Amino acid sequence: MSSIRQIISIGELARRADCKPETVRYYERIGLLRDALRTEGGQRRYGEDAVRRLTFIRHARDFGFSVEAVRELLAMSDQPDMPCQEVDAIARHHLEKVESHLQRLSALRDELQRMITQCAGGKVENCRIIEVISDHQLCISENAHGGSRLAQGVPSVD
Amino acid sequence: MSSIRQIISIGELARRADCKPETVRYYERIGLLRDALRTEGGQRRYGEDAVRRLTFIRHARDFGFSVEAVRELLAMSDQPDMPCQEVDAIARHHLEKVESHLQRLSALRDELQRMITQCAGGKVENCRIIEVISDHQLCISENAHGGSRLAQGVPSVD
DNA sequence: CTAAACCTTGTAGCAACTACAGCTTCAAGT
DNA sequence: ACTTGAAGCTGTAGTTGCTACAAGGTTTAG
Repeated sequence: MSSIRQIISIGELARRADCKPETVRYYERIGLLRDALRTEGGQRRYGEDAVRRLTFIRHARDFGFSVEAVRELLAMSDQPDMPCQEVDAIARHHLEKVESHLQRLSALRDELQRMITQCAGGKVENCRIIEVISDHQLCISENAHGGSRLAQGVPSVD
Repeated sequence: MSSIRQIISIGELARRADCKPETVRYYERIGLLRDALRTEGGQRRYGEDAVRRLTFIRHARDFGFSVEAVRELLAMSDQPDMPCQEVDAIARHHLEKVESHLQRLSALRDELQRMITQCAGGKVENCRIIEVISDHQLCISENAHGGSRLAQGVPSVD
């Protein structure tokens, strides 16, 4: 817990947390990671604590937490004495979003599957996919989970 | 099908396709919508064809298709004689992405639910949420669906 | 005819990175 | 000890898909 040796380069750190050095520098710049110790030549050196912190950040980001949410989570975990109500609140809020995304995504999956089975190698003229997108019924299920503007909030899956 | 009267203003068009005038102008600029006819004073005027096209674009975007994918779909639907193999391919490719996102998101939902039930108002020190994020097992399921770099591709749910 | 509501262009901003360019430093081999 | 090549440095600009101004011009309803 206390024997932190700063021996890891930024590239090694990035590799261990499955991201890129640029991302590490970016996180430092925006204050998610503390300023690293430097070698005489000015290169960053990290310890295991940084690996843990960065891994936490990457996991939280992968989970879909925004950078600001991650910042809050980190601030909280930096003060282990505070009650975790807030952490709970963030998680609950997040769960709601995740569940509505899940609904929309699974509706989309069903449509795509329907598209693919129905588009049996004809011409575009008769292609159900274009049709399904044009007047898709998903709008109904979109409105079913709250009615407000969520059109922009869908995961991009290019 | 052929009686197109250019009577709709950009605001009206945007309202009908559930987006904003800025978005319409943006789509025009990047070439998803054709240049609109103008009034003497220089304002854009549209017909029902534009409503359909824009609605298609918005739906496709809501479905999670990238702008480039939408561009391809539009190009295809503009040539109804071509075989729809390509449309099919795009949809299949898309389906894969959607399914992996679904897996990740539902794993996340389970974790969040677990977090919330286990974080029963204690202190951050004992908070399972931080812990779960720190060394979550989702990494395993991440690797299960292909093993390649998908970490960046997760929906943001802030 | 006037005033509100709408439209115009152009530019800048947002998140969350990512990618350069042009240079310096480090580590490993000889 | 010296060289070489990979990796690191800073700073800036690009990415995607919009969104938000500012500073004016046009339309339309009363």
